[in-house]
Amino acid sequence: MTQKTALIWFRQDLRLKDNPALHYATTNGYAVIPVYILDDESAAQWKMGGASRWWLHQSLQSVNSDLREHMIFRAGKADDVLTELIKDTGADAVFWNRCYEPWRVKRDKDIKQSLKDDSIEVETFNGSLLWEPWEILKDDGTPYRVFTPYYRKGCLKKKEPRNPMPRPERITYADHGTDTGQLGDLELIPSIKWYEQMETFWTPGENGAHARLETFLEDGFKGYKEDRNRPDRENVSRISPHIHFGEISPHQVWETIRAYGEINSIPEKDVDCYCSELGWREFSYYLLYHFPHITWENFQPKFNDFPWNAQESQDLERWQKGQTGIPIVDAGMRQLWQTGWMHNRVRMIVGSLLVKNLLIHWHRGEEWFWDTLVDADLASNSASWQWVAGSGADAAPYFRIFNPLTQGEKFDPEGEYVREFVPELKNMPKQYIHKPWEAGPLILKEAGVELGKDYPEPIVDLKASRERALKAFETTKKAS
DNA sequence: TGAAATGTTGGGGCG
DNA sequence: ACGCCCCAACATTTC
Repeated sequence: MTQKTALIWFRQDLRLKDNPALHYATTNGYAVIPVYILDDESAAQWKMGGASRWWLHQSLQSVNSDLREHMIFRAGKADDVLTELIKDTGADAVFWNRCYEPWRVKRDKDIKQSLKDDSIEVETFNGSLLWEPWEILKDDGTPYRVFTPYYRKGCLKKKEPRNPMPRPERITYADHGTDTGQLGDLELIPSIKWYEQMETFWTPGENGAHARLETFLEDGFKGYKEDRNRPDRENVSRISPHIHFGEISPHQVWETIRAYGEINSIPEKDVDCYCSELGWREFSYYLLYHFPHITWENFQPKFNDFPWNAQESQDLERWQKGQTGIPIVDAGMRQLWQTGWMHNRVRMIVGSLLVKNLLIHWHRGEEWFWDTLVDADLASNSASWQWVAGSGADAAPYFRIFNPLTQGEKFDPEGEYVREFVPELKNMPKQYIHKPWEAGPLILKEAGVELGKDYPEPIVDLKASRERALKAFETTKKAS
């Protein structure tokens, strides 16, 4: 009797541990054919951005090495590629872990149906969410729209997340005689080597993911609830790109966090706070599943007539390049450009400036983050930009406008974060590091800064632009 | 997962 | 000892 073979379609689950599709195949006696398909065509508008592609390349390299170089690499429409691979390899089954982007939900549903029509066995699994979106509903049967009741009443009261699954003890690879293709054929790495600095910050791949989490547990977990807001400290886990590509699952993170907290007597508030951040990720996916239009349409239609600024000035470009003249904002935007990542507190600050002080549409921020973040994630990115803009579910009220000075002085009190990413200000005394335009000529001279030459004048008057934003946001009140 | 304006309280200086 | 003022610190309200 010949052994049955299964294509394991890898997507955002680039790991061997706690991989439900792979686990199912190996524990049920299938010989395995791992495959990755780069399907830019189906992704359309949400084709992966540049920073994500760099990460993906590294991550695929890592998982392929763990799979003893058995991964098949293909580019093209997933349904065409799978059909061809089934023909070429003679596979009996296709297994994968589910994704939740609207374009994937639709595509995968069609693929599943057509495979079944062709008498191919298909199984799909949950490898990336602690709670399936369709399992969590209010008593009246409709989806939650506010985070706290969603998380507390909907998720936590429902059930504890499942335990992670072990790495397969043994993987039998099918002898299929089909060309595997090359990772390099996917052309994920750009010709201009802008990513060289990112290589020093990150270790993509399953091992790198676990190492990163371990570092956080030891150095940053205690005191997380307070210091998670401090971009000048190492109190956040930076696990987001690893989770996005599925190098580690939220189930593994959840379990590891709680077990470590228990054993090492980490204060409960720190443990619960970290878990609730995983909860925010779940909430974003939940919203994306139930309201797939949130990627582009205002979740709250009363924002549809909002008077956004037309794109005639250089404001957007100055924001993107970290040349707004507001130090905490420029530090964040440059951290993003250099490392593919930005501290969460600073994401809120730069977002608020773009959308409220500059009155630029949240789409522009969403697009820029999509291209530059290594953790770019359709669910989190869409939900978070709408949250900042005020148009989202459980969003910041329209009048909640961050003052980047106050935020900078509160969360980067010594100015160390600014000094790291805005080196032209590194000699400014800390009293003026967040507001160089208030420093006298002597102080500026001593710090070696000429405003407008070494470092820009502020892009907007914060007080006046705040007033302007409040007036603009009045229109949404009338529209409701 | 705000900021600014406004209101309240209470200690200390001082006549 | 007392009233008065100032003002920091905190609380509440408003946007």
